[in-house]
Amino acid sequence: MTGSLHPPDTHPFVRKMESIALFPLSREERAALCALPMHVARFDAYQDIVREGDRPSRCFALLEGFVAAYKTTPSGKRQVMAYHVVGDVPDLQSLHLKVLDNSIATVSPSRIGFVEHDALRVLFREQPKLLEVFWRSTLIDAALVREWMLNIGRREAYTRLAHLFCELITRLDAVGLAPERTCAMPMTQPELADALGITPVHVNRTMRDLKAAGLVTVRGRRLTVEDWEGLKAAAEFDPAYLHLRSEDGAKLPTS
Amino acid sequence: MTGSLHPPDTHPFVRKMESIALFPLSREERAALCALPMHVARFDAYQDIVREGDRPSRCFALLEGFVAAYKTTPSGKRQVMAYHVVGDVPDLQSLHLKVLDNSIATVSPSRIGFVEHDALRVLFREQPKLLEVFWRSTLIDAALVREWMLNIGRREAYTRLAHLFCELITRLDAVGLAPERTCAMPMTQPELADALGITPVHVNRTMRDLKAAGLVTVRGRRLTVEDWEGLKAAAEFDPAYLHLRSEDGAKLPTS
DNA sequence: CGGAAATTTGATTCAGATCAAAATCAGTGG
DNA sequence: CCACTGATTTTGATCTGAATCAAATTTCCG
Repeated sequence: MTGSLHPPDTHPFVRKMESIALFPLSREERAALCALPMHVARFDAYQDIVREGDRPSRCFALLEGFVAAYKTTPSGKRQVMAYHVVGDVPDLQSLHLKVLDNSIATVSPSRIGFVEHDALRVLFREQPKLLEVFWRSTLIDAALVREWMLNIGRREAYTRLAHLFCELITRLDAVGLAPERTCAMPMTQPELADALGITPVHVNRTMRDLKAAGLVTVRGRRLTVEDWEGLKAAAEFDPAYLHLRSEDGAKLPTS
Repeated sequence: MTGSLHPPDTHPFVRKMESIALFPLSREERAALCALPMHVARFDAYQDIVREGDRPSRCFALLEGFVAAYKTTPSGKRQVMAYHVVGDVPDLQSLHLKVLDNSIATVSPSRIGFVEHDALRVLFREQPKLLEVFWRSTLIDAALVREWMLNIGRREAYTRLAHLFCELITRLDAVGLAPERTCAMPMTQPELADALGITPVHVNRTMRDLKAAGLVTVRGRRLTVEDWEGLKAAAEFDPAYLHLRSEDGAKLPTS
């Protein structure tokens, strides 16, 4: 609504899909993506965009900001399943699952573009190869959740937090938002606690340990990796599960 | 290879897809599913069918038995991401993700039907609506992992185990394998430990508590629910995340 | 400058881990 | 049918990573 129109190649949504596709998008495909009718809205931080139990008739793309997919226990405990970065379509699943099984909330002020399911169905009819890209996108999201589950189920807090930082940096780098291994990190410590399956107090202590080890620094909602190799080692981080194509493995070299 | 040919309506694979589809399958669609060229093989318990890092050119359907999708930490800790029941296609994701990000192993002796990716692509070209069913199937798998993650991240051992039992019974019931709320449960306690993110010793103690509470009994690889309402309550179990259609919510009534 | 939120630190407790050993069970072959 | 063997399951004793409770600090904004 406000702000500039994105030329096709910098439209965050298109950019993301290009980063996911296993083949280069044709001009027509890119144009079709850009032409998707999208209703743009802004959200403050900590607002639910969709809620568990909703039966949405549209999806949304994250154009700016951060959102978290989460579920809660009847007793009110909260578990973040995944963070989503610019370009993601966090509730794409709603296209084939009638009722949402998780909520999605903003973590920082965000710009959201809503797209009707019907518009996507038309898109897929017109550009069948894009369907594969979107399907692939949901599969990658699932892969992230699986790695996260290994993290929560089988690693101790220190490793978990390191792993989360590695993932954030790598994913943001893939869309150009983590130059020099530094990135926005709007999550508060209680937020991180919900993502890691631990308590806020323990997040604080774990963070202190990561800083003390010289791996990262955090100042003013911004994360900076001071020792990438050390952080990766502490995190047991192997980016294969992110299913990024080619270069990103190389872009963050091993030595 | 041995055994009877399944008539279309009892072929476990077709049955599963019918249980997932949001619309009744046409005769042609069912026939096309049955006609999928499938290479059938048998596996003993505790065999890897596919391994993390593989680049498969085929998927497999579970025709008989149980399999577990899992990942491991470099230090050898193992986390089961999901159990799969008869009719599932546990590595359907490999259709669009080149390299597998988890391994899948048998939990009990199993019969497996391998299907070439190309055969699926042909199927989808011929029967486009089946593509949606398969996509939906991968989305449901993802939903199960999310619920499992809430389980592991935010519930204590007792609740976790109860939840796992509820899920097993409900899913097996959906394919006719849990009459009277009793079902095969071939997982050993160390296996369950890997699924719940706890230790085998603690599984044993937690199981003892569930039995002592009169909720379940286990004898000879078979789980029997003695108090379904009690178990559901202990588990905070709400089957919505399974995305079963209609009746199954009703089939296991609340009172 | 003031007030609310977020971070940090300390003291104590607990769910679950770890270590170790017994008891039970399931096959297997004689 | 039983004795033997290895795999499970069960029980006990002890330890620890993370939770809980509580109280400062610091940071962020209007």
